[in-house]
Amino acid sequence: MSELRVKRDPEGTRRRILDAAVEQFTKFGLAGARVDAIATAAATNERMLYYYFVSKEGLYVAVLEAMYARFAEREGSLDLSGLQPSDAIRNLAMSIWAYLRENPQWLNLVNNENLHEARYLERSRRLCETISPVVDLLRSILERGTSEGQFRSGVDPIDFYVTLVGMGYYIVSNRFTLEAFTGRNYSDLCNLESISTLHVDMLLAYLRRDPTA
Amino acid sequence: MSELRVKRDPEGTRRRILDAAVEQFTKFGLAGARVDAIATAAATNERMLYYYFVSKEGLYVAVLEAMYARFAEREGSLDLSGLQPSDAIRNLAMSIWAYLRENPQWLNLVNNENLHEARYLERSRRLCETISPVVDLLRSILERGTSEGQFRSGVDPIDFYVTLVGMGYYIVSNRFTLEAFTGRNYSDLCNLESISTLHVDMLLAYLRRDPTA
Amino acid sequence: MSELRVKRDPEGTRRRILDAAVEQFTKFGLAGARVDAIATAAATNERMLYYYFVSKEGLYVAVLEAMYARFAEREGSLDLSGLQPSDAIRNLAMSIWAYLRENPQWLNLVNNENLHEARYLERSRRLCETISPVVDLLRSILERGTSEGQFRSGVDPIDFYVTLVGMGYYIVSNRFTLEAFTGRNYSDLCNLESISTLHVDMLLAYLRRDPTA
Amino acid sequence: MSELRVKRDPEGTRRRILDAAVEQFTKFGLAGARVDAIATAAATNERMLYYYFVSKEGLYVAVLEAMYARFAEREGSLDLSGLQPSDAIRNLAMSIWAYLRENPQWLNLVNNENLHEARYLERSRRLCETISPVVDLLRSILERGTSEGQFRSGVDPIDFYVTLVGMGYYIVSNRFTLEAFTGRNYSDLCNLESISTLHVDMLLAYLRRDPTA
DNA sequence: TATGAATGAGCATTCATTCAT
DNA sequence: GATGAATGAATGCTCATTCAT
Repeated sequence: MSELRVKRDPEGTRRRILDAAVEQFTKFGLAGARVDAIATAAATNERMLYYYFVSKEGLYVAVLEAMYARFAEREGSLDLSGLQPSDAIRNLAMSIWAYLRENPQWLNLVNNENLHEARYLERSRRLCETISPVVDLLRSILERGTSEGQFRSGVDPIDFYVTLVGMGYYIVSNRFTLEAFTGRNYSDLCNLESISTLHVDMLLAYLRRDPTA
Repeated sequence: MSELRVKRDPEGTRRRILDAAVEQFTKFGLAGARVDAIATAAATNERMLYYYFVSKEGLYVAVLEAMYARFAEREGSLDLSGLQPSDAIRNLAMSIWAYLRENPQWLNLVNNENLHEARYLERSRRLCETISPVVDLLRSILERGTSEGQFRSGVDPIDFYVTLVGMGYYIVSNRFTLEAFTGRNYSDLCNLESISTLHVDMLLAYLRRDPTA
Repeated sequence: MSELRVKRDPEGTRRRILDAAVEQFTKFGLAGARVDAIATAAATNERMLYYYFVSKEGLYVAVLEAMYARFAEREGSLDLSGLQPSDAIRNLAMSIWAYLRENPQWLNLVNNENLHEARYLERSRRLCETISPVVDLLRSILERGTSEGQFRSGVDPIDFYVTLVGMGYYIVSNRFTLEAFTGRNYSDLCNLESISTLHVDMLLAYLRRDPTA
Repeated sequence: MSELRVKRDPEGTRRRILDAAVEQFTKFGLAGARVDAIATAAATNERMLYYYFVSKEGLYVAVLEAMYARFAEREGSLDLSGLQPSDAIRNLAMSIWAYLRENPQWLNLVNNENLHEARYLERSRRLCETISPVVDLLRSILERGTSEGQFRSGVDPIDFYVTLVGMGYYIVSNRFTLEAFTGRNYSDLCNLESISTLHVDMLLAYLRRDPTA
């Protein structure tokens, strides 16, 4: 009764399911994604999905974790030492914005999480350390800028970080409605460049303002 | 034998369905909302929903239109004449942000639209004039500021508007994930005030920068 | 409170509903026809349909009666006196077959009735006198043919009539499946002519056979 | 603890669904048949129907195929060699007519197909070879009859076949309306025998006519 | 006579999930 | 580890019909 060609590839099956799930959840959200579409796209059957991830929601949390892990990895690899503080700010901003632009599906997932009031995020406690290294990095840049007399003092690094990320987030996440209302496509490189310049100038104008006041 | 609830009330039925739909679509998105939950919440039956709005998608578009109409109405009623340009900017920003803060469900709807690549928004042509009056208002403030020597010249009003809205949008729309990652609750008044101050200062620092350069 | 232009046309409304119903019932059958499609096609509303015909089934019976009435009218107007018996047979057959060919929807209705085991037909007792005049006509032709020595004797007029009608009925009613299986389109004039010739020859060969046997 | 009904029985489940579908579709037509009635009659649930047949229409096509297959099988098993040409014709006719009489639901299905203008039949390419063997058989009988000097020459086998089938088809398919109008029940054996005799005599009278002309 | 509004039961179909092998 | 078969509760939507004016 032995089969000659039994395809047993547990790692591969698991990863194929996860990849397919990322695609479907980011495209259609938690409610819109279909279990059987994920299984088909992963070239396996629905049963395996339950075998590895227990439930649709379990798979969704796994997707969330995978996405945040990728994001953290990228942010963690930033090296801004040796740059002027203002250049460091510019580079940090440009790097984060580029990531957002290159991973728009990621933002769909985050929006979906906010729709659910971060219910699933809370289940996965190991995500929450993700952000701190970048904020720490930003804090040290701000401190360096202040001590070198270039930046104003008293800037809250978290608020500043949130503002910086939000600038990039908004124009990527809302690119479709923005185009519908403004007629301007913020995926176009030239529109992107000019608004990014505006954003960087704004961040630095704020930081630099102190000495002249 | 008098009935408390009027049996024949087309206007009322239509509005009750629309109100219930706003609630459900903003809570669960297009895919997540349930037709029968909407009908129950509207104290009518599913059939009437189709009678007035043809399909679930038709109802969704009607919700979209209603929400944008409310937003436009609010923005259109702003009177900033007689204010100093910088105060006008501050008031405009505060007013828009307050609206976003007070209508977080509205942002869920917009996010949902972006998930669908604004497919449904495009169906409703009458939405797209919504934005222009506010941009026109902003443009005139910027021009006044420039001609009075307070603001730098050459600021693109659309990019500036998008940036301004985005600042308020991001912290409302992403308040749950932000709390999960930064530990800071941007619905709290004191956190809100300090980041709003940061944002206004940033906008004005950018506009004012010219003369000192 | 008087309206200036109230369109009151009871006869017209009734007839428009009936016409629309003939179209829908013959096209889709009793189960397949839609009440609202009938109302729309009749340029009135569903309520009027119930006002005039009580129910969908009532309307169906009315359609049935109207169709049989038209059929009877046509058959009743045949004048075959003065023709040779064999020519009379030929003319009778050709005339009936032509009617079937020109009113294929009529056959759909009859098939539908047989699907329902003539349940609705039975409700309408006044239909059943329809057939007898034609059978009487046929009987007299057969008798004349026999007495003139051209036709065999002992031919049952009902069986003969059923056979004659069936020849035309089958190729019209089954024209679609016949084309699918035989590749031959019995709506084409030339195919129609040759099989009609076959049928007439067959009918007459049978009648004529006696004297030579 | 032993179960009487086997829980896992793909072949059986599929066949039970198909059998139930034959019953429902032949009774009520495509539009009139109910999916949940089919599932109940098959002692399974609606989901399995979609599992095996994709859609209601898919199941309808499967029923169509099954019915035509049975018909073809029966016709294919006829052995008329060794019979006189006229006896062969008689046997062929009687056999086909008997099949139609014994499977009146089959005719409902065919009528339904004609109502739909054979739309579903066309989807199933493998049905269309069904007819040819019988026509070939008939052609050889006709040729044998001609070469033996018993039958006239130049008889088109397809037209002859269509006529022969139509004779039996019409009185079975229209038995209810025929009874309503003629008062004669063509399911009764004695009525059936006399009209069948008429039909066979007619077919043979036509074929035999030549030598006397 | 005419019509827009309202209804509840039923429709085909799909869902996430579990069972048995 | 892997898979085809099975399930019941829902899902969006349509049906013929009736109410109120």
